[in-house]
Amino acid sequence: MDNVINSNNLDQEVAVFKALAHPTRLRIVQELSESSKCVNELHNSVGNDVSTVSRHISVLKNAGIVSGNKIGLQVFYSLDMACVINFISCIGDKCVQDGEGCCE
Amino acid sequence: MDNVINSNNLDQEVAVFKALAHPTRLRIVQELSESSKCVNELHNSVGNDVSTVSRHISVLKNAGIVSGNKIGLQVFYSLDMACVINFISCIGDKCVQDGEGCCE
DNA sequence: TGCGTATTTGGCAAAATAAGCAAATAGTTA
DNA sequence: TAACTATTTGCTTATTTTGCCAAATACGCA
Repeated sequence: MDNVINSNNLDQEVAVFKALAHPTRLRIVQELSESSKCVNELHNSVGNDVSTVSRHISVLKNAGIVSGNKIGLQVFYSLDMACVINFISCIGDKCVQDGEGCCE
Repeated sequence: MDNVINSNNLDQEVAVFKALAHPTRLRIVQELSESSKCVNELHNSVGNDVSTVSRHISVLKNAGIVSGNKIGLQVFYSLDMACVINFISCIGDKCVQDGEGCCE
């Protein structure tokens, strides 16, 4: 391969960024960074219709960011890609130029 | 504030993720992580129409991810938010659950 | 001033996303 | 089995995003 960065992970990388590029989905990720939650709980905290929340979760799931664990009637979702949280705080910190800053 | 994560940086965070949620823009970021480049150079490597590339760059610029430096006729863009690169490699590494993995 | 090159912007058509309602599915309990 | 709760999926409409062409702008140079 020419370059580790230019590998064909592009599609997966884009899928991850697309999944996170929505306020509701970002809030869901933030909720899940605290603890696992079921769809209904997330629906209550983010405010949208349950079906809408369910769809948002499935976008996150397809991107490999969260995964679900069914217990009885409920599906408890948890954050698989924890580094998302590091990156989000990096955004607020205005990461420094040389890459040695807020992300590590 | 309730929570550092639930702060009203949401809009900025979403803007950053939206900006990165496109294959062409991601490639531009990867090119710029190697060195500053002008619009025409980026146009040659990513393949789209120059006007399209220019628009993609402006999305990245508005999100605070890159910035431009005009020298003569050319505008040389460079990566401001270097932590993006860390995060992208984290995606490929399948970041571990506890957040102590590939991102640091 | 006039020409050539680099970049940005206006406008439009096509494609992708998003939201909610209604209905379907899955599992629990009487 | 029937009623009930939690979640997902089908469908439609509205909004946003993309890509390109053409035109505008910006700058350098003869």
